[in-house]
Amino acid sequence: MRARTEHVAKTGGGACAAEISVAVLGGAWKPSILTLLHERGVLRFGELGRELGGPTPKVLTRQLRELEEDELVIRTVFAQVPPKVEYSLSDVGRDAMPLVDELARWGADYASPQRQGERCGRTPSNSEEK
Amino acid sequence: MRARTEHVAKTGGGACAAEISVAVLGGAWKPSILTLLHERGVLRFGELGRELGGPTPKVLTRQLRELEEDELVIRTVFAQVPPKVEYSLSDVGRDAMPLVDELARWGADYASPQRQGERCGRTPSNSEEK
DNA sequence: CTGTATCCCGGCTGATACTG
DNA sequence: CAGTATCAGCCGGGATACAG
Repeated sequence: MRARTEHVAKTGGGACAAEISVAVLGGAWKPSILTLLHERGVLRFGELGRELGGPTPKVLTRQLRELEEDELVIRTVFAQVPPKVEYSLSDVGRDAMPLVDELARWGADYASPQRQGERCGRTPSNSEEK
Repeated sequence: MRARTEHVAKTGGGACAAEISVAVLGGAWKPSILTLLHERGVLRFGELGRELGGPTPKVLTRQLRELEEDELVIRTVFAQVPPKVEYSLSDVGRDAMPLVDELARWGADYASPQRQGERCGRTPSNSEEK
């Protein structure tokens, strides 16, 4: 478990267990990364960057490293040239997907009434509930 | 909707709708505040501070203001002396509670195997699922 | 009682450039 | 291809002190 996650888990700010989840899933691109990996299975660093369409390598690296430390994603390095690194969901990561999905659902639902927030495409199935 | 929330909703980082939820619920004491209000119904500023046992007035004020801006809590000011301000959940806030609860559930579940994370008491019912 | 005003710190995010 | 290095800005969170 990553330092920050553990910190939250202990001191926890006001420390409801919910804050642990937020600490783990709360990174800038993390929900998107997880969703993407969930849909596509296995992706390489470059693919992730392209699909997400935005994050600089540094940021993407960090998010992935944190997700790896928190054991949601698995990083596989192939010792070859050119370099090849694959990312995929771990069991814990797969376990988190329903939660991520609900976060997306609620977030879309929350934002849509007032602002026709365009789902970033990454929001998978679903469409309209309620 | 609060500026930051809207920012996330639009630009959204990698902007999955899930990030909107995180933006709204992700504050330091917010899950605890929401849970507390959900359990107790209506609470005053001082009560919240005491129950949460930690946040400085400034921080607590900020969290509450943000939750108010995001329309999850309702702030009622009584024009009298001494001052009296009551906080309660809005419909949107109540709507968010199942999600908060799942966040807490997953967070506890995530943390417990490796570390017998003491729930901060604020995690309500539940026990074990799965 | 319910906040505000300052000051501070650390972390997150991003841009740009460079490397094995 | 898959990162790392450096620099920078912004924001969140906390401590302390003060105010209506």
